[in-house]
Amino acid sequence: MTFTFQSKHDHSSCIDKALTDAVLICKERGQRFTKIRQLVLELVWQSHRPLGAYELLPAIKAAGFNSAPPTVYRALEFLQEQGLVHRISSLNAYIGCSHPGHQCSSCFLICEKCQLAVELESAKLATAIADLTRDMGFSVQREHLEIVGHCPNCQSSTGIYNPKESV
Amino acid sequence: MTFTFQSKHDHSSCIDKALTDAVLICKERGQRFTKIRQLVLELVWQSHRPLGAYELLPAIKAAGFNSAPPTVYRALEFLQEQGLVHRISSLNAYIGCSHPGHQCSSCFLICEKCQLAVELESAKLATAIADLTRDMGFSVQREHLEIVGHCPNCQSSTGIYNPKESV
DNA sequence: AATAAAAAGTTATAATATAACAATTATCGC
DNA sequence: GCGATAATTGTTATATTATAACTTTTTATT
Repeated sequence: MTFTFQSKHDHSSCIDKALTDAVLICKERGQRFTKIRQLVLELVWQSHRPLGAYELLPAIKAAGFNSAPPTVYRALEFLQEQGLVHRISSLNAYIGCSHPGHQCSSCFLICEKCQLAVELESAKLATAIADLTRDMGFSVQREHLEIVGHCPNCQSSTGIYNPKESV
Repeated sequence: MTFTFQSKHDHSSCIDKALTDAVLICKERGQRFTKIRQLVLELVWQSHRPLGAYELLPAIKAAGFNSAPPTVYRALEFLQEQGLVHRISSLNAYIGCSHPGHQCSSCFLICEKCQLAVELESAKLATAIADLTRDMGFSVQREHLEIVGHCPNCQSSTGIYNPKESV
């Protein structure tokens, strides 16, 4: 079961799937899934919270790599190019792609209390956007669809954010 | 006629409308539409291109105001709170709101060649998002819907961006 | 006019991201 | 395997975007 705020999901299977997909996608495309790229992908997948680039640096250092900013930005750039990671621009943060290889528009629901985010694909949303852009004669290159609010778990809670609780 | 990439629109009427709306909205809400806030609103409305905060500073200085960053960020913050300006987070840039006072979700089409952006309201899009979020039990606070691509004018052009040509 | 509140001025710095060049490592044709 | 080439990573420096914190000025209220 993929993460949907509600479910007590098996997070290790999220990570496993992400890594397996990444290996496959890179192989297919003749791209190198180097140690540091794998590490950064694992790090963004450590939770369903979008993480800032600088948040990843300590773990990169701990793993014995150079931890100057270009290290993480290069890995993130690569992972974004391969569609394995998304940048959440309203947060300046990065999150693993839940549907790597898919074409459909995807949209993020971001909880401003617990900070967790879910990536959704919606045919209806895709149609709405296709209609809108066709009407305007606009050709789409990429989309940033970010919806901020309160997830089901946080609608009655205090709103005090505690990262320790975030999965 | 509002700006839709296509039209040779009357831009001075865009600015006039934005200022008139702003005065009205601030008055209704008991908010002060100070000189510097008005200036910043005029500056973001000088074009349909989202502008960076630091791009506005020279004109603020020229107008005789302090031009340290907090000046422009405070004005932008105020204007965003009043729904008069939007932040385009994928560009770290700001643009005047085309539909101040409206509630409907709005979505930006951003041309990566000419840099111009159009704000659209779409009932269909709003419905798609409402459905999606209802299904997830997610309560929406705000949306960042940004679609990047090529506007009708730029689909056959070189893609060399010349700000002088942008209205 | 006295007071309080809001806004703007000012200085400093935080947070995010990239440029540029050097060193290293992997890949490919031989 | 070996050398040439390309790709990746290391390293240093800096650019860009945004905010914190405190002071001064202006506005609103009594």
